[in-house]
Amino acid sequence: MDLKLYDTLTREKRPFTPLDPSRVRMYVCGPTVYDFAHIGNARPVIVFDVLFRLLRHVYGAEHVTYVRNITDVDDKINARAAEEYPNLPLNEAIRTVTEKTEKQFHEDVDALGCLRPTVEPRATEHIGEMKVLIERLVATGHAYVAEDHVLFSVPSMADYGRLSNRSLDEMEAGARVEIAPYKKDSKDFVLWKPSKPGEPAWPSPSGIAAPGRPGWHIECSAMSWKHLGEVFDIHGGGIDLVFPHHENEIAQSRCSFHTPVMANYWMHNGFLQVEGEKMSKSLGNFFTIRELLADWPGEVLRFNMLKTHYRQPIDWTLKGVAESFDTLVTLTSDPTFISGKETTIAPPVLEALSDDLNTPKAIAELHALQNKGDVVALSSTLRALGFSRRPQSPRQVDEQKVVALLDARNAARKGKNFKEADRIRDELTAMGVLLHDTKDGTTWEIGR
RNA sequence: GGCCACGUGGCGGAGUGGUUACGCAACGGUCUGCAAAACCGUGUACCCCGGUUCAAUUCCGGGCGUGGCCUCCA
Repeated sequence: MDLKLYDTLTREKRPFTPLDPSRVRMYVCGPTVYDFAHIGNARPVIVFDVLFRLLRHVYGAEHVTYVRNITDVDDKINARAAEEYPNLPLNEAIRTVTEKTEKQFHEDVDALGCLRPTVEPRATEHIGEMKVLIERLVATGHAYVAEDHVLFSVPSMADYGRLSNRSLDEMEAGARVEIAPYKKDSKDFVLWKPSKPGEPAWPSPSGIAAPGRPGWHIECSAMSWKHLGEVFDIHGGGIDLVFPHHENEIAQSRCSFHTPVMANYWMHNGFLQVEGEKMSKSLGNFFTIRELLADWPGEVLRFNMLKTHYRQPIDWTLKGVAESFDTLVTLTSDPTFISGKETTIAPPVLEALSDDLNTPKAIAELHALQNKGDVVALSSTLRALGFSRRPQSPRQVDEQKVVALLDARNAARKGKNFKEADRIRDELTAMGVLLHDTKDGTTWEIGR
């Protein structure tokens, strides 16, 4: 079985060969913890969870290290903390916000059937590593100090821009943002900046007296280095991170370690739209994972996400989610799914996933297993892919009332009063309850 | 303006230089008091215009459309 992955850097799909098969290493950019994660945030979490599971299957669970960071130092966090907890000292307010949000994030992605990564490092716990990298970059002329900032010198790196396919000239022409006066070059970016009073602050590197805090990109270079090494196998994230975030990570890491690459495979998931439009709060089509979980089981949201190949744009629609619900109910209808325990990926599904994570094809293969009647392989594969429960609507109904109505209906049926029986069924339907009359009696379930 | 994706049947979505993917929905049937579920059956689509070819949805060129990045947004 050959695993093939598409690499954004080389723009080709090619066989995956880990640097060290006994320790396959993957880094994925995680959340900035200041608010509930939205459904767009869920996409990379789910996509790379599938990849994590696939790698564990192929190389053995103990041979895969998956690092997903938690960004807990950021302007948006500061703003949120000051807004929500105006009476607390800022640093305390920040900690409250980040801890609360991290907990919410974990609850949400757990519900989506995602395994926890091997390591979830926090930015604030890696300030030391960041400073080491910054000092190195300054020492080798790849960075410089200016007005208490440390800036990365983009022209110092000859092949900057390869990931996003931009030449240095192009970026010069396209520069239309106001340029900070202390930058030597418009493309230079911040590695370290001074903190305003009250903001999180650490002793600065490179002889800067004023306390400061890290820029956005350096944390990922520091944390991937600490937990995975100077060069590792896979680096993932949303396609919007290609520029500038990943481009700058590459610059920082490669210039620190003098390596030809930072990661051997760069993987990026496509963007998500909602009902054909860009998701935005002003359009009213902005959904958090938490909101969707109130209406839908997590596994349905997960399935819906995987119906589309990860590099394709996905149009998230209510109709699509409803369809996913029905499809997943059918796939999980066999009793072996409920009772079984095995988790292994059936060969045809494995083959589909091995082709750059072709999840739509994999789902087609699940249907093929079902049509063949191979329910054991089907159930075991579903579990291996993170589908552990049969979907059930999270909506609640008054069970006593349902039973009472059910009894009334059956009494009516017995007396051949079918008009009344149908009326009661309509009433139950309106409550969201579906009936199944069988020769052994009537069963019911909550519809979607 | 620059760079980059994508455009397949009612919908979702694989794939392929020539042979019905698959799923959902729909329709017909069996079953049922009627339904639901289940089972059986029914659907030949690939944005437009050129080119290459015996043959293109699949390759090449152009156009149109949608979206993304170029603004610390997954």
